[in-house]
Amino acid sequence: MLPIIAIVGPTGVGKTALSIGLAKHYDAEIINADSMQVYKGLNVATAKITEEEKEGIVHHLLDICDVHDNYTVYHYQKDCREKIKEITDRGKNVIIVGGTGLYLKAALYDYHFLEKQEKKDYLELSNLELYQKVRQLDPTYHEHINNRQRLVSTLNRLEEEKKRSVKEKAVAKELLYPTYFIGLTTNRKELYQKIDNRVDEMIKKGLKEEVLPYYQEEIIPRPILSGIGYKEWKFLVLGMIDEKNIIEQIKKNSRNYAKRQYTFYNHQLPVTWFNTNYNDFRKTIDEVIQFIDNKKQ
RNA sequence: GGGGCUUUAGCCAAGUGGUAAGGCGUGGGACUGCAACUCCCUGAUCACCAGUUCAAAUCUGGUAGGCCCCU
Repeated sequence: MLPIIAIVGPTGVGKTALSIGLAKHYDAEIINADSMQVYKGLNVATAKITEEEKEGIVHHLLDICDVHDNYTVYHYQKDCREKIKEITDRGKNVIIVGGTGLYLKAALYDYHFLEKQEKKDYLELSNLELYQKVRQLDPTYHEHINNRQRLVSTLNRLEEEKKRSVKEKAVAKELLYPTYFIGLTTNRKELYQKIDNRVDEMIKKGLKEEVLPYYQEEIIPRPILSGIGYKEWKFLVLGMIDEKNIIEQIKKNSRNYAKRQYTFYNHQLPVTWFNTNYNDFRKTIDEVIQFIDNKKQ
């Protein structure tokens, strides 16, 4: 049995194709690690793999919840670990693919979340007050004052830990599963070109039609308001901007996202990078296989 | 051929004598319950040359590019 193969890389490099190539070669099943692809109904902008593209490989954690559900890292960690066990028990290898670095890290490292944590919004506190409270509970904590979202969630966590007198520090250092982190990359210019083209493709595949109905709903689902390719249409609905601008926005947001992904992978995970060969992708797959086989012995 | 306007960072752009706002983009970074999230950091000898002045992006003259009008 192989260690887990985790495939990472920015949006649009070809992670999906690599995962299929490797799954076939190593008799593996694939677990999704993309925070948006877990939702049913979000297919076009998430570039979700189609039945045909799966080529018979078993996929997990795709379409497992509704856009109205509140699905988070916490749930993903549980689900993913469960799937890993299931697959290994069946005697198959595990490949995890996806762009959400945090999901991967939470599943594979010793991240501990508390059960049923209550969530206060602390609306009555200013950012500075939030910061001070957090520092009181953990003098080493470092976060910029403007990052209210993080401060609130950190304070919630620390309060909860205090209540339950949790001693251990929340630092994930230990990898719980033997894993090869395979990064797929290409030069920035080419990647951006790919991303731009892919967005144009999405439009042709009916992105607009997929998104707009969600904007008719009373309460617009969270993934729609935060996912790239979905959130940008808000301004069209409000009549503030035309479709051409929306598309530009989606492209730009995708490029920025790709950049953030690199930062995360490079600093948070021990990734070995491989260049994508767009002319002959088979070569890229073989290169990765060779790397894995080399490590095996 | 004559006249007027204009030239500030990759783009838009403020600044009319005291040593360059801002926005966008770009690049870099942070990251334990919204992570496709949220947040932080990031740049210029002001077209060029000469002059006036203690001091010029700012005034004067010339050169070059752009726009417009007249013949």
